[in-house]
Amino acid sequence: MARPKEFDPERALAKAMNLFWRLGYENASLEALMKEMGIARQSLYDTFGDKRALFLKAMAHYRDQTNSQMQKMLNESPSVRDGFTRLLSGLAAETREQHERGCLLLSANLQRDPKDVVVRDFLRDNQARVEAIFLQALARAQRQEELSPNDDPVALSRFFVVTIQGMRAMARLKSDRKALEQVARVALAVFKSSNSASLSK
Amino acid sequence: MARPKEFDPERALAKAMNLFWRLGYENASLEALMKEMGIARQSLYDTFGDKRALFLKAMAHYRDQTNSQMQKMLNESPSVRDGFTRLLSGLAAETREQHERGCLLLSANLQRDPKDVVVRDFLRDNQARVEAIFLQALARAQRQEELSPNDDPVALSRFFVVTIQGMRAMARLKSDRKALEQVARVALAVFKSSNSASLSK
DNA sequence: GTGATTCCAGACTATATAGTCTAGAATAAT
DNA sequence: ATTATTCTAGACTATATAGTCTGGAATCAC
Repeated sequence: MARPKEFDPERALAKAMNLFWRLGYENASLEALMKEMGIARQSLYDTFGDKRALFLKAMAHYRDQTNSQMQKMLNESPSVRDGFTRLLSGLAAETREQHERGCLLLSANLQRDPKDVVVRDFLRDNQARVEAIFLQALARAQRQEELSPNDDPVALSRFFVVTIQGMRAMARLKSDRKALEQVARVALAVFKSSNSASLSK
Repeated sequence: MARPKEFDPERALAKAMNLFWRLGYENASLEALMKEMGIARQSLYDTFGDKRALFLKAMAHYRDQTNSQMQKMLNESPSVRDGFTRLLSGLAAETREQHERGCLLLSANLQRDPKDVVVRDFLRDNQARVEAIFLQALARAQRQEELSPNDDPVALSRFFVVTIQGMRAMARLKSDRKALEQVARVALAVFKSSNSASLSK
């Protein structure tokens, strides 16, 4: 009956995601997207809708990819501390290109029009998801006595969200592994001093 | 001889800075800038050059303003820990509007075209300045025995730069004072446990 | 082959907006 | 009053780019 789709929408979306990741929403022109995705205008609009819809799909793709990766990394580590170490040191050890492109969702947060509640709500939801992933791991850490009962796992999960975003911002500006590793080491000290975030209330 | 300037360029620049701060570079149209600054197109171009030049001047203004404020805050506090507490808790306690606009320079970092080395270098220079301000305070903290000799003041200064940027990103997404305060408390724990960032080498 | 669909290439439209230019009024010194 | 300058208002230009539309070739089922 009809000619079947020739390109794989999944692969094309991944390509689009990569371009948005490197350039940001504004700087990724349709021209560039078409070229990167290897498809023509028509196919792009037919398959993904307009540029904004494509961007939202790319964000969702990015979220699923990175969150399941983080979750896996934390679950695989018997010691939760090691899991977070791998996370933060892994970030520090990335290439200059990786540091430069940063985090798609952090960029989206700071590039978005303040009035854009769709993107805002997407990102809020994602932050909640990431906090939940961290919280799960940190609760386990507490059970395993890697944290003291005085530590607040919710506070710590938020702390790590903040730390990672800050490190991403720093890495984007200057790919300095040593500096990033220093920051990671300070942050990871929450695991050792058994009374980190409690007393001062 | 001639008609003197009627508007105060300093005040106009401050107004422009505020608009860029709230909206970002792209979303601050010339139309909106003219209105906010209370001057006409011609005067704007005559006085500040093009939009980009105005933005760079606004960034410099912002930097000078915020950095001297931070320095003052840290110098005024006998206890360095209190200084950083005021800094971080002050950030957490800002209004929703303030949280939403975030930090002009963090936004500039994540909004900029990756190829834009002028903005990049400006921001790198600023980060070095902020680190220096923090370092000065942290070195004093070490002399005053608020930190252990094992702590690395350089690492800690970078840690605080990262923490503040991460908190700014988080606050922009959702103005949640409690969450921000939790993060601040965790971060400030570097001052108490006298062996924070050292052992793991 | 026919028909339905999807592909590509590229023309075309619409829109936003940065930047320039023009005209004329206001303000000061001489 | 004259002159030089700065102001406002707004027309105008140039440019980039998102999105639509057209034509024709390729690919499948029948």
